[in-house]
Amino acid sequence: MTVEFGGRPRLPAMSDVARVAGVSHQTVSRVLNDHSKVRPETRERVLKAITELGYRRNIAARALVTRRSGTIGVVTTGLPYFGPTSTLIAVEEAARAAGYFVSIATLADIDAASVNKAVEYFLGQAVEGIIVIAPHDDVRDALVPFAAEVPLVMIASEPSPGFSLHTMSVDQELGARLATRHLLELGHRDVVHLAGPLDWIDARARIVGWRAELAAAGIAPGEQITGDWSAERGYDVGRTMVRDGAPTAVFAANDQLALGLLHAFAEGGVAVPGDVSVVGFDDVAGAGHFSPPLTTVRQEFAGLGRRCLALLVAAMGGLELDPTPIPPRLVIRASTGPVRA
Amino acid sequence: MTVEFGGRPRLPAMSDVARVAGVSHQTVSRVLNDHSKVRPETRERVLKAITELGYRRNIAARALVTRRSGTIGVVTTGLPYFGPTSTLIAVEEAARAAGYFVSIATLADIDAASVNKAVEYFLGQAVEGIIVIAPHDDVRDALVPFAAEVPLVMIASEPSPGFSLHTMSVDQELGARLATRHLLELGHRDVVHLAGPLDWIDARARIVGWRAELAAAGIAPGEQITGDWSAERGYDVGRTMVRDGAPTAVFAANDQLALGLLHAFAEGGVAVPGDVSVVGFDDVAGAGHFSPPLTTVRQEFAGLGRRCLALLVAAMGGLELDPTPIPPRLVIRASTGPVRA
DNA sequence: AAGGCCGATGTGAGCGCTAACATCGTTTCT
DNA sequence: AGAAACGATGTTAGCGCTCACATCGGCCTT
Repeated sequence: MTVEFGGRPRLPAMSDVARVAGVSHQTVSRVLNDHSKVRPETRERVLKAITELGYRRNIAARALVTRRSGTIGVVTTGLPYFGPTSTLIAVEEAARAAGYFVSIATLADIDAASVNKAVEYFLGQAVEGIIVIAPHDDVRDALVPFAAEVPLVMIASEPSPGFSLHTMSVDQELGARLATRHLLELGHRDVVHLAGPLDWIDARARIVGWRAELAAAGIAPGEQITGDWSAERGYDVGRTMVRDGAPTAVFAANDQLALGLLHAFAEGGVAVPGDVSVVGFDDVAGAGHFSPPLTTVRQEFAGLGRRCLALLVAAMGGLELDPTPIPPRLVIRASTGPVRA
Repeated sequence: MTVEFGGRPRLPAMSDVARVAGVSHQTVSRVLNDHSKVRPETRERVLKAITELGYRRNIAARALVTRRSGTIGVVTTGLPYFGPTSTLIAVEEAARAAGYFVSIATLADIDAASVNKAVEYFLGQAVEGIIVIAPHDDVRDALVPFAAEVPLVMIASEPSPGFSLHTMSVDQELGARLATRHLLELGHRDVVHLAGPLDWIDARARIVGWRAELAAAGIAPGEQITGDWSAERGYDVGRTMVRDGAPTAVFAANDQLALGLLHAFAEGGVAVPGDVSVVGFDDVAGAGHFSPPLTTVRQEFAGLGRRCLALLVAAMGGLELDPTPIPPRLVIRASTGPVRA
């Protein structure tokens, strides 16, 4: 509904509601903001007028005077990967539940320039806080200078002590330990790790967990192969293994890599889990229907999103919250089995 | 940098810049808005003052007076699926390039109540337009009443004539025809379609395409099985086929369904593509490493995102743009082969 | 009964910006 | 030479809201 004033149509404002309800604009504001000192009867009248006019508060005016935009920014990689996407959705839900608008920006490239651009973009939008879903070294480094200017929470499994850059994540190291332990418990002594790119924080955390678990079992770490996060890379590595002789167990840093491995093994006549056991990480949609169904580590992204937001809101209020990571869970399926006698 | 004024620190405002540059605040505004009638030398001085003070324009004040928020809202399903996610990213990129902020809202459920909530949320945020990535009947129906209130573009392969609800999509029907044609060209006469849920617009469009292509070849449509979009469902259907006898070709409505099918066939000793050919839809990450690598239909989401945004911006300007859908592309891999002699 | 308090409401100012109009010196045209 | 036009800049008002404070009855207190 629009109001005519001097012939120019405009949306109804608080003063229009006030006039209709027979109160002052301030009383309307009080009703809208739940200030309790309003007589129920008056509140009724105001509410009725609001409905009648189809009034909606102008958030720009509100933001102008309160100096709060009510918006938080979320930076993600510009890639449709399962983990970041799931986290984004979870953060959005949590933020909306907490009364914040969520603005997003994707990183064209994983580099400092893109990060700077994204953060500047958000600062131009006057966001009250920023969550970054891109656990990469260059991203973290580019973020640090901004941490003084705006509350910042990054998804990362390494705390950044000394900086006011807060971090939160699923416990990647624990996930890697669970995966490795599972293989060790099956009798494997030769656990190779197909790692993600070393400049990704999570990739390193998974390496650390893998090493730690092997060390705890008194086993020297086996071979560690690195690459990108893609199925293609997994396939290439798998082909090499088929040619040069495969280990009895491979822990892949994500499900895509594991999928590529599975493909190469199937093609090369290497039985999984008969000849080699494979564990992934993420539990992407469909992992239970890979060939064979993939044993993998499931991350609870919904919880991660909520924790992230709680951390950010705390930081925005000048508080410090416990950044204890969230434990992941091993999902055992058919790609792992006892080591061959 | 903050400015002291009466002891209260605040961010620098346009007037602060004006003072430092020795001009009026209006001249600062002109520089910021690229009004050409500013002497280069004056512009320089203003720019220098802006840098010096670390000034950033207050967008709330700007939005208040211009009555434009500069924000568009994007509604997506709350699921980390490949298609919607890829589209979201593409839309975000296009929107940012066009100077719009992107706010997101996910649908808790695919129903009218959730859609209403999401749209109301955006209206409360005063978005200038909304893009909806959830091609479902209930979503469309719930959207229609809002189309009069705010420019709205929905990803959907069915135009909504008579409504001011604009639609744009990848040509689902064509994709289905390409998939079906490919199977026919391989000699298959028994092309079963494992469809998505019928209340999803894309699912129906794929059925239409499949039927049309069969009809064009003078073949009566084979069996059509429906379900959800999941690999689990594909697996169940596959098991039934293994038990009751499989067709020579199955066109699955998405890659997840196809993956489940592949799993059931492998388990049941049905050779792909020896006994049965399988085609998917989407070309999700890793589809090239399924077992066997999946022949599927690739959608160009980046283009879709750009077209969507162009359509929305046009609609915001009261224009009408050509909603011609974007052609998809068949990616032939190893899950399809000639019909057995 | 007078003062004080409190609940309920109103008044006025101002957030930082842009749009519209005003000003003023300099050119250009007749 | 005078008028008109224009380019460059300044001045003023007001977008719609919240905050701080003012007001004004009733009711409790002593």
